Amino acid sequence: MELSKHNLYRAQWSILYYLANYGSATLVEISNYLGVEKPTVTRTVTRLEELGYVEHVPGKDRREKRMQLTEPGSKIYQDVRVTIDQFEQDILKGISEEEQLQAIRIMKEIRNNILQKGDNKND
Amino acid sequence: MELSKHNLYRAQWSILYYLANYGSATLVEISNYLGVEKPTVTRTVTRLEELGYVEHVPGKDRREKRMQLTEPGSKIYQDVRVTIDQFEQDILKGISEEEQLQAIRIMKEIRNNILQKGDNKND
DNA sequence: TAGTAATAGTTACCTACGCTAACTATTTCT
DNA sequence: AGAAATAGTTAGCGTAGGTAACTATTACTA
Repeated sequence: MELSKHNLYRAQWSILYYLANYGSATLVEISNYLGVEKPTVTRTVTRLEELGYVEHVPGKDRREKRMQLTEPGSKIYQDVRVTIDQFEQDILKGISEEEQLQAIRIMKEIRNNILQKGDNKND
Repeated sequence: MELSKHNLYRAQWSILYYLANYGSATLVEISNYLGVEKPTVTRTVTRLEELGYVEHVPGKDRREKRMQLTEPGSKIYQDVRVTIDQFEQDILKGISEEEQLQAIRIMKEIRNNILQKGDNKND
């Protein structure tokens, strides 16, 4: 899709997105945000490090690995952001602002329902 | 998610779904419907054959492989259908019929916009 | 009608990305 | 101080996407 233009994959993008919007995050934070197990995050973050898009920033708690975007990582994020914004504009053609807000509101309600269902810490 | 309760994976389900709603289909038809390459379809259909959920029905054109659900395949489809219907009811709790129709209409418009964008036979 | 095009599928191979189980290192709690 | 909890890693499994190169069959065309 749009991401492949930038040689980025979905899971990789979702982490760049999170870091761009939250500044920095530990692997566990990312894991919770994405709803994915820790080893999955470890692997993708490692890949992003190899690509030079994210870097480790040491903190007090030496167990955790707090990550942030690098300069190139921010650059890539901005580039993809533009591509995606353009894509969104295209696919929303002919849909009024009002309709968009309606749809977003409803989707948020559904999202809340889903989150409540999956609230069990385990399973 | 809901599919894992039935030991089914997303791509597998999408093919069962298509066959349940269209009766039978060739691999190329499935490939077009799902928007994935032929080898991907070959693999997943092979897996579904191993599981005994789909079977080959010979036709005139001996190049193509027309598939349909088996008895057990239909049974599984129905079972999953029930699980998913229940799930949908749950996550739509508190959203009026009117709102649902609105959202569906808007999503269909977006879908059409996306399909038009990707209309190029190649690329 | 013989020969070429196109079409349907397959095989082999690469990568991404979920998962679980079992582990180390560090911090927190008792 | 010692046990329990937390953060992350490693190894290994399976599904699922992709491309390149191939076979078999059908359709087109000169």
